[in-house]
Amino acid sequence: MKFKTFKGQIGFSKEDIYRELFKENQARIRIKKEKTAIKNLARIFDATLSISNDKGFSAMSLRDLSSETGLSMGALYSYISSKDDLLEMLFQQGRIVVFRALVKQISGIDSPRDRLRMAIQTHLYLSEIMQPWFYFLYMETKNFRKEEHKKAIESELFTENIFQEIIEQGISTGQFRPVDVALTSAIIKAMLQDWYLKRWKYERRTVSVEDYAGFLMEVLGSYLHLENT
Amino acid sequence: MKFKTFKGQIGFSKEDIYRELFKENQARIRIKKEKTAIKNLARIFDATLSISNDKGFSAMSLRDLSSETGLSMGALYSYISSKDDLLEMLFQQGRIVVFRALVKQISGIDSPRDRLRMAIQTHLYLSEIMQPWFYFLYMETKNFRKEEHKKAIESELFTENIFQEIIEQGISTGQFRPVDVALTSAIIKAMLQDWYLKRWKYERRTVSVEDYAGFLMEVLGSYLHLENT
DNA sequence: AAGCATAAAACGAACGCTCGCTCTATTTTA
DNA sequence: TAAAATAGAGCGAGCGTTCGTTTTATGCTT
Repeated sequence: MKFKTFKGQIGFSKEDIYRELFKENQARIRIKKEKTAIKNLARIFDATLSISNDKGFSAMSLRDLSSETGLSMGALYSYISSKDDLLEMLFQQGRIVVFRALVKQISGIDSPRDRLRMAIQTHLYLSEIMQPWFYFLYMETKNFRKEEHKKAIESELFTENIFQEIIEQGISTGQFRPVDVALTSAIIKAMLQDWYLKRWKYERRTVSVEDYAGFLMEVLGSYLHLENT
Repeated sequence: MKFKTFKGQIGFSKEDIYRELFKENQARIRIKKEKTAIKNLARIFDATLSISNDKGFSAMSLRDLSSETGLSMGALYSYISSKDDLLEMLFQQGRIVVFRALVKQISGIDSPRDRLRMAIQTHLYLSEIMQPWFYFLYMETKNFRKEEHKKAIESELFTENIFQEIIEQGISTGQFRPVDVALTSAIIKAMLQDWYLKRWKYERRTVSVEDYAGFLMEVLGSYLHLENT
């Protein structure tokens, strides 16, 4: 699958994300009109991601956020009820979006090799489109309330599980060598994460997301495949 | 090489690190007696790593640090001249230690395959011993002064370069397939970093650092090696 | 060995400032 | 013209940092 194709069939826009966020959290958002809410929520969340990914969420002050969004402190607090609340909404919405997109794409494919490719492409392409979200979720998890760490761990293990199942399937059908499933999934996850954590490096070297996906499949193919099939 | 062997020949202790740090920064440290300085610098830096790796350097207050170390605010400021200064010393010393250990180990080996194994083991073993330092350097780089980002990038590319050279050598002698050198080094780096970034995961699964090193060599071996040699 | 003088180290209250957050007045929208 | 949205001064808490003081260690004299 090409990146362009993926982009076309992703099925949600930035506006959709913020519309959903607005409707889900109408209790704590004091703004009534959807159109106004979406417009400014987008400004607030985009600015939060931008500032936080530059210097960290806890180093971002709400005055930073106010000047970046062009909203006053008072206005800001009509959209969020606290700074912690902003963090919570980011995590919640981020995880929902990622989860939904991942599950949707890899269902309905049979061949382990094709499923593996599709899972890798989906992860990479989604992280390409939503790089600030992915980066934020990765780097700021520790700032979140300790009780919520479980969710972060679950989420890490969930995506790893997708790969575990695919590899197990491949091994049981004889298409893959009998490798260490847990370790293999772990390094796949690590390589996928490198794409959004070290964007600057790949950008500088003009490696496209398709190049990177192809390269990962090469590496994994040579490791997983039986010598002569 | 076994992890135990590496540990034995590493050639410096925790005390050595703090002694060097003391001597290098005697200008900004107001403490005179080496013994006292080393003892408390160790307390301060260990506590900083511990608190920061839990909730982030910028979320750590000096009062946190004071109560964790058992030193008063005033005493703290006899050892550091500012919070930024503490960050700077951590980065400086961290990079020196890592750099020195890496360069030392991989010199004097000829075979590309052995050099690759040695480089991987050295990285992993060192990050196993100094996990809090590695984790800190990775996660807190963005909090550092922007001018210092160059150093962080250099340091990332430096370790990648070690692998690039090894792989290029292997290709030119015909022992490795002609793969994409830059991308291959990049994913090696990513897999090495996963070891100290996701310690909890590997601990939980009781994967030892030797297991992990062996696994990486397996994966890379199958990718780099000519089909029939 | 004890007493004493001085240097070294530790203490912690206090300072100025910025933080997250609130509240009332004002402007914009429909 | 009433409701919705924004503005921004102001609040107390907590931040990094300083500094006058107290405690501890060291070396010298008797």
